[in-house]
Amino acid sequence: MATETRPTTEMSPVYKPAEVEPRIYQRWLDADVFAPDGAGSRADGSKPPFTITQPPPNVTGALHIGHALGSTIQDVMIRRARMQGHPALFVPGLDHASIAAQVVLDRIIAKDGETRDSLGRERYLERMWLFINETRDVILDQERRLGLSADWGRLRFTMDDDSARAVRVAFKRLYDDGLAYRGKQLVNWCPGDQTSLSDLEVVAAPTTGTLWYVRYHFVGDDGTSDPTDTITVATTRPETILGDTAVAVNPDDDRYRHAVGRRVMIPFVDRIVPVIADPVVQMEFGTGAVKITPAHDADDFATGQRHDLEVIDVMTDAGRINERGGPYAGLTREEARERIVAELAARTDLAKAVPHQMILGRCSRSDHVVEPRLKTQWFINVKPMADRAMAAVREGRTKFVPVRFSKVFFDWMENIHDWNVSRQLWWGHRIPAWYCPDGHVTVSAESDGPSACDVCGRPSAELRQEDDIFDTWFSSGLWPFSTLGWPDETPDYTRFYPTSVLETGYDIIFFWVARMMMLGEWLTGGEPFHTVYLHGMVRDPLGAKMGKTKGNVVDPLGVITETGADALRFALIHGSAAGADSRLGQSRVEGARNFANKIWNAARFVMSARPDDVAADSPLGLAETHLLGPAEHWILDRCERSIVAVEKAYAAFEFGEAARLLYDAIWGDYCDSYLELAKVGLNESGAAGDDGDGGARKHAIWSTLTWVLDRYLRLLHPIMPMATEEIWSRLPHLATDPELLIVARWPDATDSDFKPDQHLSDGVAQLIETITAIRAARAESGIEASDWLPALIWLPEGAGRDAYAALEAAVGRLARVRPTLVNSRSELDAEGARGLAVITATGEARVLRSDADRQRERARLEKELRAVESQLAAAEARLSDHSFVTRAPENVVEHARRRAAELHEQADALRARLQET
RNA sequence: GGGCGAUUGGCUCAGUGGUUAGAGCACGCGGUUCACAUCCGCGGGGUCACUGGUUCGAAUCCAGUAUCGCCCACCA
Repeated sequence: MATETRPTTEMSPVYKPAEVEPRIYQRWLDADVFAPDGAGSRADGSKPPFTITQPPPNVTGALHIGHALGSTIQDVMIRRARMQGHPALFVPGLDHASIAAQVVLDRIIAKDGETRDSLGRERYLERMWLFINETRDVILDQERRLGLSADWGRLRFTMDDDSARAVRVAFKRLYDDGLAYRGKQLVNWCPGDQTSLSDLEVVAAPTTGTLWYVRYHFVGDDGTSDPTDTITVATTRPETILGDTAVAVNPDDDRYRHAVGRRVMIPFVDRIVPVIADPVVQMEFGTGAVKITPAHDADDFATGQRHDLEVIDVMTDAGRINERGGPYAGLTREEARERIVAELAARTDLAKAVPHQMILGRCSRSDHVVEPRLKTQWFINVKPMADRAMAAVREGRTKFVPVRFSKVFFDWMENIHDWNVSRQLWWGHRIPAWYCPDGHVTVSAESDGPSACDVCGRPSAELRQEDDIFDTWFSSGLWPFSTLGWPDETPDYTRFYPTSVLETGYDIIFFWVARMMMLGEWLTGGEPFHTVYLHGMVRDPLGAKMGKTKGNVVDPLGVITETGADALRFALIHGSAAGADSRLGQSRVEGARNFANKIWNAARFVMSARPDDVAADSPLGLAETHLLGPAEHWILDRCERSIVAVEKAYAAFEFGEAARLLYDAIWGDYCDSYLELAKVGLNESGAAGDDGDGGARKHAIWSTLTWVLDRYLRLLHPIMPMATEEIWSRLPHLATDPELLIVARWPDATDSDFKPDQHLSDGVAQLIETITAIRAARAESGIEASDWLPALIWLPEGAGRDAYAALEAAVGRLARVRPTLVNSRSELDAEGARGLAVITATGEARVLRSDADRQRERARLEKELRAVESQLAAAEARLSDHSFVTRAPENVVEHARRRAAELHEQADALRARLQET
């Protein structure tokens, strides 16, 4: 109920977001409106829940511009749903960001001369918890400053106890289902971060390397070799020679038929290995002979398995040559390569070296060259899960916005490889697998681990838990349901899962979206969300990616402080479309700030224009229809159309379009046109000569001003929540309205019984056209703005003429003339022969000016005539085209006819006038 | 190598078959109009990348080309 007293503080001429925004946000918190079941909630149970899944930001992070865009879009959706009466749930959260957080902490402890190893696992993790307890509120406060209406009472963290349990239960399920397995496989190893990586964390870097041609010497049965009897292999990685266990050629390669089955000597390590035949070898590449290093190359590993070759790992975790590398042990990969190439050259075993274009895998985080290494780790066979996730999209249970990303999704899903989830890091969920001295594996979902070995029954005391932790995306992948209580069937889980919309950036489709879909389908039996809305990247004004190193980042907090969160939100939304990158610069933000200020001032005027006999706390409501004039019909008509168009845009996830529609409607229709018309109406009503009902008319105009502004504020609230809330709090409300706009009803064309009269509305549009034409004629004729001239106006029978009487004063004021309506065209020239001619498609006028410059007037009219004639010619050409008239739809032809007739008349009028001038 | 996207006024972008292609910024002219100079009024500026096709009609649909950008990819 609107029982609260409206703010009586004066409205300053400039909108001050810094004063308004924190206060408004606090009001929302106090009113408990963010929770779907909070005290201030307006959901009445008649509508289904609406849930947003947001990507939880890094616990050590700060708000960056991409995050601001995503969060704003999420908030726009949740606010609209809330106003529509859905129980709207927006679970805020934080991600522990395993490796990213460790990198940050490592840097910090380095200042104290400490390292991960110097502290040890236990003390390191203690430091981490201390650290994130300091940082965790930073990002949350920043989200609040942005205005996010998230349910803070449901805040979740991927390292909290409930998430930890979800991780254990999920992994145990996957293990029991045979999808999670421990195996010795080649993994992507980052020697810098000293952990394995998933395929996604390896970025392909095109590089110009070298292809070295190396001679291997054949070895006879007696172990001797002939220096001239060699086979030349081509390699880009000479240092892996130390781990070679074969040389391979294609079985169809006649050049090497004799070589297959013979043996060669691997230099430096003096290992004798066979020459084998395998179809993997391409005859055209290099020499057609390739060295095989199963421990350091994926292809070679597969080849090795086929031929039962020995696997010799010659490297350490830090990327140095290990003791298997003979004389090179202890050197880095790079040093070893250099020395080996030099030594081969010295031995004349280096046949040649040519530059070679190749793709190098680099660690996405540290940029180190990734080393394929053989490790025993945990993997997840994701294929069966991928099949279900794909089914969800095929069946329409999950839709991508924009839809083209479903193709990207399918392409990846169809070619998916097993997911290596082991990380040799400390900050994260430790894999809940225990090993007994006999090598048995026990996976347990219990918080304190298994009581005994599943296989041999050894007691827990003898079991040792896996040291590795999970890939951080494993816990993130459970987010939509782990945050709602899964694996328990909690009330939240039952009520809000599956969630409605996942909103995130297209850059994490594979990392996160796909994994949530796979894990969600497999573990919960249903899709985790019905819609995936993907936003693009926010770039700088030149289109470059924003990056700290480039120094071109727009700091969202700086913008919030300077121009307000609403301005930032509007700027971000206004310039964005689903899946498309956008550019953000100063001018866009300023435009949004100006828009907020514009609305503020419009409201300021409306409040100051309240008629004296209207009580300050009177309720919102349109006056009776008979009291509404043409201008009221026009703006109410425009407003109704805006409501429909804006709602359509929101519903189609076209938030940028919604923002544009509102900008144009509020600035153009409401401020530029209606407010100006209303001013005149408010001034003249009640003045001498009106019909005696001036007070009621004034009241009617003011009711329309407040009514329409109220509609627009509701529609704009999701995008600019704080300014709209503040302004709305000062306006009259409906008796049924709550105290806060955030929970007020979403507008709907059925909110009032009023139906605008289209005829009157059209009439006003024509008068606005006439006003604009007079203004243009004045400006082009160089008439002083302060020069109020008499004007004759002629309008044909119809809408414009019918609306005229009520708006004569407004036409006069806006066109800066003293108008007189005449009854026929001939009167125009009889009285106004020397005036400026104003000729529109729907009317004509003369601005009377005795000293009009004839030359200038002729030039102006000629220019106009040329424009009209060229349009007329085009219109007539179309109409004389038989196939157009017979084949185009009726209404299009009819429209063209009417248009041609109008143009014809306008051209005639212009010609007639030119004759006279 | 495969895929996707973009190409519209000086800049940033709307506009997905039907009047005269729009807006903001920038630009020019005018303005102490009692909400707002974070403003108001008026104006200049575009062969909608190119070629061909479909259609009565194409910025819009189709094919191809060019340029730019992004994503994916185990070949030494």
